[in-house]
Amino acid sequence: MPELPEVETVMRGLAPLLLGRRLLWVEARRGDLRWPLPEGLGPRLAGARVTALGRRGKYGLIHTDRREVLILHLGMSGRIRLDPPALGPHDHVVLATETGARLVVHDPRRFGAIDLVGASDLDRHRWLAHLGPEPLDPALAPDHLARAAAGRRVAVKALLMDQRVLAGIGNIYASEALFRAGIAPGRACRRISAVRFIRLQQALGEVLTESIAAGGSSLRDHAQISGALGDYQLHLRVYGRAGLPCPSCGAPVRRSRIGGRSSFHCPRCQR
DNA sequence: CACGATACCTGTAAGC
DNA sequence: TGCTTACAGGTATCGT
Repeated sequence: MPELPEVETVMRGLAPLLLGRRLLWVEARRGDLRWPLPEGLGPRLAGARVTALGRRGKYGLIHTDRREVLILHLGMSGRIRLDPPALGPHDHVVLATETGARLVVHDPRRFGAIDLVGASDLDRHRWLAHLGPEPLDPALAPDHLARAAAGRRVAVKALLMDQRVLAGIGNIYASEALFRAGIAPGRACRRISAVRFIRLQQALGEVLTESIAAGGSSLRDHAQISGALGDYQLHLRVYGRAGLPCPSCGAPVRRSRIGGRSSFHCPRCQR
């Protein structure tokens, strides 16, 4: 499920359930996701009050009054289930709140990860320390991408998905932003002008903002805590639409493989 | 250093 | 119907 807009949607959905509330107990039902769960997760969180919720790139952040932060990454298949009627084999962590809600971290592929760290160490955490800036930060320089791309030989789509360049862009929104900017995903960065990169960065901001407003994209999973589906997938113009007509010119959308990931683009509109 | 390939894990859908 | 294969929203790590 989760790129930046989906993680943002999840954290917003968690706010009314968690913000200002105490956690009664937390249970890890297995010792690891992608990596081992932190030592003493349950005891360290039991009784703690949630003071803030946030997001950095694709990582969700839950701050507590014990000056610790739960870092949550949903990987490819992770999601949060609210009050499921029963727990299954892929329900790995359960958080129970003082109001009786049970939040379940569900992740069949277990590419996700969880850690719990001191708040003062957050920026130095190995998952966060090397992340690039937030694409929706109003203070982001309009030519950030253009500068990061200068002289690079990588395909522009691979650059967009490099979390050290910008945090939170994944396979869907990289394809969508490139379509809007009219840039072919396989084009080498150094063969794209600064002006076009500025346009790409703008397109990226638009796509992300629109998706968040729609509750994210629900491809295989629910994006929202409430169980409601985000419906930005209905607005996707090229992602997952191989062979279907380009919404702009009607030419069939082409699927290719860049950096090992499926890419979608219109060969006529994107150069 | 920059980049591509591979590995991790399970479920689902397509192909034969 | 059943078996096999390819692929899925991510990221760390290992080659070249």
